[in-house]
Amino acid sequence: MSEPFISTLAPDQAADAEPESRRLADSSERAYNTIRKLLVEFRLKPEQRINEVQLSRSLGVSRTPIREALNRLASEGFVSLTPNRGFFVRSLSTEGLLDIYELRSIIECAAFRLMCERADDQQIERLRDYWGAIVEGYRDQPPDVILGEDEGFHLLIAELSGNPELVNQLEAINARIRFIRRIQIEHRSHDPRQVDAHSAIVEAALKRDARLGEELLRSHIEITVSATQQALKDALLKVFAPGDTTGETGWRQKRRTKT
Amino acid sequence: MSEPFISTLAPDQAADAEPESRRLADSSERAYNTIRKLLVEFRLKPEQRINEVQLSRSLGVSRTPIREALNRLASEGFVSLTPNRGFFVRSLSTEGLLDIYELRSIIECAAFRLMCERADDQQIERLRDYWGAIVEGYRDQPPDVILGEDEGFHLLIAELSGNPELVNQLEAINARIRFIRRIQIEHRSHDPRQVDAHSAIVEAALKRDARLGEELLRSHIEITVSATQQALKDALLKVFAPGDTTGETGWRQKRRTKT
DNA sequence: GAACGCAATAGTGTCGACACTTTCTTGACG
DNA sequence: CGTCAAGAAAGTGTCGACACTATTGCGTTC
Repeated sequence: MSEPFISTLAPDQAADAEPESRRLADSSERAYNTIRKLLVEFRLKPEQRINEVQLSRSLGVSRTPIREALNRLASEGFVSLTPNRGFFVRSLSTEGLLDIYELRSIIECAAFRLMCERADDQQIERLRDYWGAIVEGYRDQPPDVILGEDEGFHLLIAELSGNPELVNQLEAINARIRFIRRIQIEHRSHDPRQVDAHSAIVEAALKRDARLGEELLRSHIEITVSATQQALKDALLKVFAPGDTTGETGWRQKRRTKT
Repeated sequence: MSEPFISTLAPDQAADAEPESRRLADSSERAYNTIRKLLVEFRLKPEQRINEVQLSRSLGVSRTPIREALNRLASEGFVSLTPNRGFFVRSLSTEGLLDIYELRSIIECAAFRLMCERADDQQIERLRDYWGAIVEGYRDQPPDVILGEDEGFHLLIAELSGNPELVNQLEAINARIRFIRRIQIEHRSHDPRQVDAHSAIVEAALKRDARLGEELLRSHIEITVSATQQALKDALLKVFAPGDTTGETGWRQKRRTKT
């Protein structure tokens, strides 16, 4: 029971390590980032119950900032909260993933269409330049950079739609699938066609061809989904080592709650 | 300064009043609901700074559940959090409103299309029956009922799309614009054509005519927007009484943050 | 008289403690 | 031997207090 459920995690290994001024002003923020990272890296596994006391010890802060962070993460869908029982890591099923990506596709296609209608030429050129500046060395970057640049590209389209709500939505979606995308990219199953896809999307934008652009985006995302599903399967198999009994963690598991 | 910034609000006027067992198990939840209500009713005004101590006194709980509630509300966009300065009521501009409705239109149109593709006949009939059961007395109901039935109609479409993410999104959007819609309905600027619009949408669904349905939905929502804008103007004028200096609360005010 | 700095006040961020609830353990009873 | 219940342990939800930060008001200096 006293087994350190997050392998080892020194009290101040987390976040950005300022000298050692024991400032206690942003424990909440740091807790949020750290816990989110734990979730993203599957060090907290789907359906696992989160123990606030252990977490607070691991991070070297009291339970208050831990709870604040968990509440935020709950609102964002990373964890769920059952009254009097605590926070649980949200289970992640393949179906759920498909649904999120479908939502993403909807948002992005709409953004593209609105961009074609509303953005002026100068703005469209910003999109072209953004992509032009990174397309060459794109595939050779480290995963985090690739991920950031890719998100940036799609976010720029959302911005050019002129509707900040779409940007918010896309950012929220990105946050939810970022760790999966990271896994995917790290597994190097990143398809070279995806680079061309971005270029083609830029082309469509320059021509203001909303219909074409939407179609490109849709298939672009669809390809991503299948690549991601494969990568995810591999990653999960690795995380839930065979024979690990805690491996039955709701992965495609039917819900058993019925209170 | 000691002026009771939320007019008067007896410590236990809030939420559902169980007998008087002083259970302290869900202060957080109750605080969330109460604060949200305060926001929805403009008793906490846009850009106003939220004083946790006063709030906690008003609600008769400590600051802990207040903060938990505010964190949730921050994640949902109702309030914003500036480190070391506290929570602020999110400003609400007309433009912002348009953006949200545009997002809603995007989500709903997509949901309708997917419903046409995926739902079986029996499910479509559920939609028809739902509307059929309420269409007659629709306009004569009290505002809350109208609002609930209208939301139910649109949510049902989202459900029939088969993508629970769309349902979540629509619920989140509804939560954000519910108070505005309430204002609108109470102002009785509810257009009789809107009833027919729902009927027409059902027709399109029965014919599985995605294109027509999307078009109907789009214009349905557009009409709602203009009606709502008018109602909102009236309501805000009433809330921010002329001469009230706190009335300059970011209503169409340019942002001045630049830290 | 205005700008500046300093002290006093108000308010947030975090903590440790405690009350209550759920879960686990143990032992009696069938 | 299994079932159930009562008590113990673990864990969450809330509180009041304190440390630190931002803001306000006041007096000083130019």
